Amino acid sequence: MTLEAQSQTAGTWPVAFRPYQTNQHQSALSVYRANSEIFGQGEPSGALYRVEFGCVRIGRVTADGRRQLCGFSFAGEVFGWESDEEHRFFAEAVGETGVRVLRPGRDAEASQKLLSLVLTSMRRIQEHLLALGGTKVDERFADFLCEMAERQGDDCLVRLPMPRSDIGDYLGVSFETVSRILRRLKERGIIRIPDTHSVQILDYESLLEISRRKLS
Amino acid sequence: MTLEAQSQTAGTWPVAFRPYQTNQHQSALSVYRANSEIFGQGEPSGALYRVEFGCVRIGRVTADGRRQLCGFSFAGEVFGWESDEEHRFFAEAVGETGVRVLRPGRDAEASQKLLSLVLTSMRRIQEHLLALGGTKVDERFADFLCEMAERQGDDCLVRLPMPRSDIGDYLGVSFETVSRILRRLKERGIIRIPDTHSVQILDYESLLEISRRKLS
DNA sequence: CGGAGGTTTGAAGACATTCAAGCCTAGTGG
DNA sequence: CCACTAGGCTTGAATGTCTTCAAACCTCCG
Repeated sequence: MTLEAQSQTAGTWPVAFRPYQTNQHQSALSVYRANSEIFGQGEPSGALYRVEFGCVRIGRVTADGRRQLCGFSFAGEVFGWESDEEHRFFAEAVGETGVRVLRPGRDAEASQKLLSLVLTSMRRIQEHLLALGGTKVDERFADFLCEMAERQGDDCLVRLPMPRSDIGDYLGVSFETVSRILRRLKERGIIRIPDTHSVQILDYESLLEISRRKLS
Repeated sequence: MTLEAQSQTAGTWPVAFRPYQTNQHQSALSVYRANSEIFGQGEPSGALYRVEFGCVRIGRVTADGRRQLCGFSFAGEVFGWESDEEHRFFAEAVGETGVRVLRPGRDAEASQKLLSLVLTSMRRIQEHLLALGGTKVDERFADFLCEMAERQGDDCLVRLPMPRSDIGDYLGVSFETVSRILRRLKERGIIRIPDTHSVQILDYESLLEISRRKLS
């Protein structure tokens, strides 16, 4: 599928996967095929990236070979922050994904914008951390699903473009357990699973209840 | 104990708990007694805080009353970031703790500094997230201990001013389990426990090995 | 049609939580 | 100065949950 073809079919995509409209200082669009690396652990950092369409997973591989994902980025979102000279995480395309390199200015206004972007990013990580702190795995998954619903702007149908193993590595849970959680939620009548990569939320309230998203 | 007395005894404190030397734009020093609230969930945000001495725990209480700590701040460290108008987390003094309010400027230089501070903070949260993603609780604790050793600048003796329940809530683990982990590590000859709030690291390498801190 | 990769499901075992009891220590009041 | 108390810490036993290993399924693609 060429880049042109992508653009033409854009209108039929769910919100979160639609090519992102930009207005200025465009650098070239890079299209990565499924499961290809955007940057790797240990590579020099510096640039920021914005997802134009598709989905990116960000994570780390530990010394013993296990993987921990610390986030997904969808169309319109920015990733690649590092406080270090080297990337401490890898970034890979989940499915076919378009990415643009950003070159932020160094003036006060640009710094402000950057700061705001980082804070948003940090907020997401903090919420993820909260979820991982929960003892029950259903909590973690419920939280994940709510987050995805929010980000995709649709309380009913959520698209999960990533494989179960990605969700597992994101939630710190085996992929078999992800599968079992889905079954449990389905049997409780909280979700429906039209196909492997879609979840229909039937009872958003219960989902919120299961997650730890509510404050005291 | 008055503020003056604090300063006089400063020299005998471990590095991380020593009053922090500052140079400019001092606002008044607030001293909080043990377990008192610095700010609460839902309160209006805006200010930044720097710890002068002592230790602050930052976390959230969920709707069902459970608690998740997402970080500790020690002398010299800054906390209170929010992407929102309201504090989404609470901050409490662990022991007696001195805190100063910061009023960052809005110029480019200040923004740069701020950005760098936020990135440091984010990095810490990311590492914490990595730790929570691990399945084994010994991993989580080993990671915590390594982090504390790094931040206190001492590979041998680590001070843990917070109670076991704080460590548990930080690691997403029951406080009884924290106690058991400590025993296991002691029995394996990796640590010694001179007193309840100190841990002596006998085998830092093993600790690193147990944690997920090493990259692939 | 056949194969490969991802997904679901089952059974056994490992691990953490929970509940309950005892311990230790610092702080209090006699 | 010492006994006493309260809170935090440790330890044990039972229960429940998640992981691991294994096998079967399903679906997309060659």
